[in-house]
Amino acid sequence: MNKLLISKNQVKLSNLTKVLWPKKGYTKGDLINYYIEMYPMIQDYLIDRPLSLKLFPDGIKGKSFYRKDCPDYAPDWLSVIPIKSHSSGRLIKWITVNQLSDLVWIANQTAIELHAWLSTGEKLEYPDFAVFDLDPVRGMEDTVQVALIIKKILDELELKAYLKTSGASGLHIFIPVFPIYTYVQIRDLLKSIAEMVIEVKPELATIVWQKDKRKDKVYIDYRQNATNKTIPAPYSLRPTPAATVSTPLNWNELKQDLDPADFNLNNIKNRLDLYGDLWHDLLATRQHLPGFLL
DNA sequence: GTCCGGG
DNA sequence: CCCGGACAACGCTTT
DNA sequence: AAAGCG
Ligand SMILES: [Mn+2]
Ligand SMILES: [Mn+2]
Repeated sequence: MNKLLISKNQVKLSNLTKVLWPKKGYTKGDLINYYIEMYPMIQDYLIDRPLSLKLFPDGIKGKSFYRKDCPDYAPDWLSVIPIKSHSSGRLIKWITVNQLSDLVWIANQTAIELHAWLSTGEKLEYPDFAVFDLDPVRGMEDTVQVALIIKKILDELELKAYLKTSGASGLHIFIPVFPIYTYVQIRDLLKSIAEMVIEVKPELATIVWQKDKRKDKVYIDYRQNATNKTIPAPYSLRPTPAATVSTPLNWNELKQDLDPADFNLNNIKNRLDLYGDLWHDLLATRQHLPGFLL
């Protein structure tokens, strides 16, 4: 049993050689190392945000499960955000990451996927970014096209937007905002923008709720902008054979042949060396939403 | 990964 | 003792 | 009530 002391907090690390990504041979130790190295880049999207973790104790092929409520056996220093559910009244001690030791502890729990709220504990009702979650059915080409149309509309609205791969099959667009708008306001605005896209390309994109009525169109998921919902954090690993990473992209990287598998645990460091952290300034780029659309 | 309850 | 089950069978929006 | 989502 290895132990790690991180600013007074002792984290016990176990089974570091256990293989979690069989095809690539990446181990639990690689997982923990990855998040330690990525902490400077990922911290903005974890600190003081309620998190939902997807754990894979037996690797990406084994049984997995989600965890958001902090278990009793967690160390007493683990950071949590207690939130009472609006509908049921149940109190959930949401796990969060306010310090490196928190991240190392959840990594040792085999948290491959880190899903975070759009708002922080400080202002739970007011997100500091809005999110377009583009869910493809057919493939990446259509999704890229939809993303470019959204980008054009956002440019016209003079809203700066940030792009990343989801790490699975889709794309995420984050629009940083001043934390003064409610989830309802943000959701309504993004719905309007989605409707503009569909007006231009009705054969390409959809926002219909019923899955079987979406055909093979790209689902522009704006409904993700809601309390209690989460989105994979930038730089979150994914349980894919290639150990993909949800990776920030430059808008000029949006090409028809974009392949999410090209952005993974193996080459993300190299990419950071080349391009730096493309999302470094995201949270500092607070924006007001266009009043005429609210 | 860890706890718990039942064999 | 070991094994199987639970941990987001949650909470939220929309129809 | 139930679908759909992370
Ligand atoms: Mn998605
Ligand atoms: Mn979605």
